[in-house]
Amino acid sequence: MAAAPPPSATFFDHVYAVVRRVPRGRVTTYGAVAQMLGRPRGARAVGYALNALKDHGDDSAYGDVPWQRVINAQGRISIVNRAFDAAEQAARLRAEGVAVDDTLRIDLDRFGWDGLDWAEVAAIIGRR
DNA sequence: ACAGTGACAACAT
DNA sequence: TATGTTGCCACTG
Repeated sequence: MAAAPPPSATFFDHVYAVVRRVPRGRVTTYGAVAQMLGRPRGARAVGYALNALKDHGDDSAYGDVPWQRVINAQGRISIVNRAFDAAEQAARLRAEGVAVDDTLRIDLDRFGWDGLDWAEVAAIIGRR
């Protein structure tokens, strides 16, 4: 398991580590992930990190990242402009029991993930 | 080292 | 409520 990247790991790697901890059937937001990693305003970087997963398509180490479980703060699938990917994200989520609205909206009160606690995050980013 | 870029978020109209 | 603008952060060339 590669859950705890070394301190030299980039922010992207930290993002992947956190997303891999999101339970099946649950979702979280870009902002929440960023905040867990100590970047309350780094939501955009989180989205960029997940986007970069495509560049590692062949690498299985990145293939197990459940990117579909990360949505925006409004509880919606945020890649609407890329209809193909949005549809796939919705399909993947429904496949694991998450109710996705016709407008690609999800009830965060029902499916939202609590997130990692202090110690879990420390193990990932290697800080305290 | 610098500017451009992007699966976000918050605020203003 | 809906649309537009501004601030953020980290990676790439």
